Amino acid sequence: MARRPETNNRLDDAARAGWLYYVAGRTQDEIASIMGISRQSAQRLVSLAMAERLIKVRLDHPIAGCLEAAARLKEKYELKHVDVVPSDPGSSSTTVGIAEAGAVEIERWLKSTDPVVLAIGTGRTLKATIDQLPSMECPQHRIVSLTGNIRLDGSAAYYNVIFSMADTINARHFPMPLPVLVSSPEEREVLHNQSLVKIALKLGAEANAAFVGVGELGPDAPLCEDGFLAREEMERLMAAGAAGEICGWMFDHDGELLTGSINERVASIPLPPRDRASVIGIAKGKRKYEALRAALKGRIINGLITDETTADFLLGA
Amino acid sequence: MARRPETNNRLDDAARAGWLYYVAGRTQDEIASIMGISRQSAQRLVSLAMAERLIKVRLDHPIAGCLEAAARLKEKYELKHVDVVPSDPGSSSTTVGIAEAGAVEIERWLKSTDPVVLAIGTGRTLKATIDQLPSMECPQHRIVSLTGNIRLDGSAAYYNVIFSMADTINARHFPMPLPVLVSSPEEREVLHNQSLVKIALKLGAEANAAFVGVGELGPDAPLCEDGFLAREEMERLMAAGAAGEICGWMFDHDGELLTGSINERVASIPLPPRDRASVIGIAKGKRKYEALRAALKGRIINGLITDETTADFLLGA
DNA sequence: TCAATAGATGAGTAATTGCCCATGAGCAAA
DNA sequence: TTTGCTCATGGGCAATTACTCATCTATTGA
Repeated sequence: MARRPETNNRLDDAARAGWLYYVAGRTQDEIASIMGISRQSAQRLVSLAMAERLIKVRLDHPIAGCLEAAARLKEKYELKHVDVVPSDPGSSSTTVGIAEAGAVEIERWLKSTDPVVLAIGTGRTLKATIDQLPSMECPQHRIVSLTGNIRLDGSAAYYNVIFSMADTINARHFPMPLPVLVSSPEEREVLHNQSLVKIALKLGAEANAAFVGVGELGPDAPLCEDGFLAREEMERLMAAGAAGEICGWMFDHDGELLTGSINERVASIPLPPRDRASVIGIAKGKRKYEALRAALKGRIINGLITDETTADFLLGA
Repeated sequence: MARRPETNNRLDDAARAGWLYYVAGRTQDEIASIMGISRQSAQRLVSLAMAERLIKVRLDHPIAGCLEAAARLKEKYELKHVDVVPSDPGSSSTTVGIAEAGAVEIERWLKSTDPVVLAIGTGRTLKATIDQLPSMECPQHRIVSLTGNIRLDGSAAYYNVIFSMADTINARHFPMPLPVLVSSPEEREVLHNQSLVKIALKLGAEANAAFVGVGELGPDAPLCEDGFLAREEMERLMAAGAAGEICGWMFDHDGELLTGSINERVASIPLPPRDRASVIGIAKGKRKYEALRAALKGRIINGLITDETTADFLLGA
């Protein structure tokens, strides 16, 4: 075409090739013959057009914002897995959307033909999430509950997450026949030495992925509502800088586990090692903003399923 | 999510896959494992995203040849706005390229925070153009159809341009509930006195910009194909020197509106005054060469979006 | 003039993508 | 329940694209 070997000529050609490729939908072979160059050169021009951002691509769909937020969260907090679902500004539900998305992610793990170990937390969000699971046959997998399902008075309580899940997917399941909190580190030591508990502990350490809710703290926190923690103890914790809890493990605003006595009385299974396993937090909503931010900051979780509004907060924070 | 086999769920997935492919640059294999589907399904979703126009691609680089042609056209025909896109020599499409460019220009107007009135013609090219518009919220703007969307038998017909556009950009819209051609000047007089029509007429006169296709004449012209004009009438027109039409207004090879009876039966809204408003023609291709040249010569349009080949013809002419 | 250097080129090859087809699930009508 | 239909699925394979590498070319500075 133009025989002017100017520097921007190459960019012009790149633009032309990029246009033919992305807008007109020609193959690089066709572009090569149209522009009188080799196929390889056409390929280079097309990729140059991309590299130089001459070609702008955008997604015209409501979930575009979610995907972008997810990508930015992933980078900012170095996460293994992020899912951001659209927010429903009118709804006050703390589970709509993320429960479905969480179920999709759990299902993805369950579809594996290789045996996997999934660790499951508890709470309203997790309950709603596993309610979204389809019936499956997963005899090759094992699921283990990270937290106890026993009240202080000995009755089974809390959300019956692990059993519901086992029913639905028909997998071997390992509950934790302990309370969330016990009275002393020594008691925990004793309880954790029970053989059944030791199996669960071992499984927890081996888990390929864990799905956990994120608990906010405060006088209205679920932990108090459900009678696991006295309100005055909660107040002491908050005065000590507690920002949230995951499976009972309390952490401060930097996501560091609190060193006071409380965490030494948590009987839950430790979260699987973050360098090897995915520990995915499922949570959304204003009340959980601070807890989520702290958990992400301290790398307590390395995966996140949340909604767009919460994602915006976490990105701004 | 996965539990509800809704129709738009598939589009959501397509959007997600398309985003991962075109924006995030993942391979379809990666998308497949991210979304927990097979590679083939990922591929289908990606191409669905394209087919459903969820993915908008645009070229953001002034190609020297096109730029130069645009500048010369602007000078030669004293135009307010000219856009020349690269030609695809092999393609027989009459819309590829100019539709995207037209959408960019329309979007530019729509981005204004001050309220604007846009007048819109009809036809295949316009339809393709507004299909390229992204979703927007433009409650401050108004769009008015320059031509009727009613067939002689009373059914709504032709390309449903104004309504599609209103859907996409969410602006107040004013259709023209009339045929393109009516039986007599008197009937037009009566119809134009209907209050709804008068509102549209007033808006048309106030429009800040109009986007119109350029119709060629001949036995295969769209006007005949779509049943608005009998073939024998078309032949009479051509014998009388007609060279093209815009929104139904017939003009000769010098771009002068024909004075015979035909234009007195056109029920379309008159084009906005060229001294104040932009009237931008969107057209390309050999079949439109003559009509375009005439329209430019007679200053029926004062803006042009076309391709390089057509631009070359118009410059040589 | 010549060596050094940067960048472009085409061949060859690996990776990725597009498409056809057989299959089976889901569903409505018979 | 059976039949017929639609549509999503994944395997397989051909087409297309991306990348590597050795070579070539133009430019620059000594």
